[in-house]
Amino acid sequence: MPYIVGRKIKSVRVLNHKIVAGKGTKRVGSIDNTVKFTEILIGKKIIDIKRRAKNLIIVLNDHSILLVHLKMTGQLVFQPLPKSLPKREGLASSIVKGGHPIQESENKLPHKHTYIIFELDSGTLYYNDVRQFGYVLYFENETVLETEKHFDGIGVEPFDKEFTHAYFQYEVEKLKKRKIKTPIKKILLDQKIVVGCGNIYCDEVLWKSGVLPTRAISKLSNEEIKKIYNNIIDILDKAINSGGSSVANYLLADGKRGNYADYHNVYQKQDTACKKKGCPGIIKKTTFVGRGTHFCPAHQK
DNA sequence: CCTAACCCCTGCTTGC
DNA sequence: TGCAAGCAGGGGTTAG
Repeated sequence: MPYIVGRKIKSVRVLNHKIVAGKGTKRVGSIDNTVKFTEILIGKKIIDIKRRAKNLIIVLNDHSILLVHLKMTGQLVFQPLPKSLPKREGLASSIVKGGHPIQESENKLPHKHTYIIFELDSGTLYYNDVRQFGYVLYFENETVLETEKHFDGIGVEPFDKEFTHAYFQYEVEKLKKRKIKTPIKKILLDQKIVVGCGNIYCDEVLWKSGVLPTRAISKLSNEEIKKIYNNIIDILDKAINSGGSSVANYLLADGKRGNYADYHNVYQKQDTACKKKGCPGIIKKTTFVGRGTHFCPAHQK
C-alpha cells in the first residue's frame, strides 16, 4: 500500500500552476511560483503519509510537507517503473507496444488532465484532476500547518477513539440549543462534529438511520442520534474497505476503481424501489443544502 | 456570530 | 446531428 514511502523525488513537473498556488484555500499564493515549488522538492525523500479529514499529508525527510486535497476529481496515481524484461523478449515487446498499446487510452499517463508529475526513484506519481478543484501545497513543516490554521474548526476523525457515542450525543445536544432549525444533513456535511461524511455518505447514513435529511436536529430523538452515530462508522468503514465509491474520478493509488457504489442504497437511486426490507417507498431526489439529496419518503421520517 | 449565495472547473446529460 | 444550457460537488470566500 505505501507505494511511495521511502522513495526519493528526482524531479517535479508542474503543468498547471493553479494546483500548487493555493488559490481557493487558506493558503492563497503562499507558493505561487511553480519553479520554486518544483525546485524545493528535488532530492527530498518521502518518509510518511498521513491523513487528516479529506486531506493527505505527505511528509518529507526534512519534515516539510505536501498537503494534498483531491476534492472530487483529483487523483494521485503511482506507476512503478516497468520491470526490466528478459533479453529475448525485450525487443519483441517494444514492437508490440508500438502498435497495440497495453493499456486503455484513458489509463495512459500522463494525459490531458495530468497537472503534476513527480518522478520518483522507483516510478512516477501523477496528480490528475479534471475539474482542477484540488491542490497540492507545500509547507515548511507541520507547525506551519497549525499556525496557518489549516485544520481549524474541523471535527474528530470517525475512527478515532475520541469519536464516541457520548461525544456525538453531547455535540448534537449543544447544537440543538443554538441551531434549532438546522437540518441534520447540513450538520453532517459541514465536518464540524465529525469529518468524513461527504454528500454520498450523508445520504447513505441518513437512509439507513431512517431520518430525513431535512429533519431539524432539535427534533432528533436519542435513539435516532445513536443510529446516526453507529451508521457513520459502519458506512464509512464499509466504503473504505471496498475502495470508495469511484462515482466521478476517484481512484485507488494504483489506478484501480473502488466499488462501494455497488452497495449504495440511495445515492443516485432516484425513482427506484427503496432497498429497505418491506419498505414500499420510491427513492426521491431533490436539491437540498446546495447538494443533490436522495431519500426514501416512506421510511425516513 | 450566523447563513445563503457564489466561485472554482470540465465532462456528461438533457432539451430543442 | 449540433449546440447551448444545466448539473455535478468540497470547501473557501464574500455579502448581508
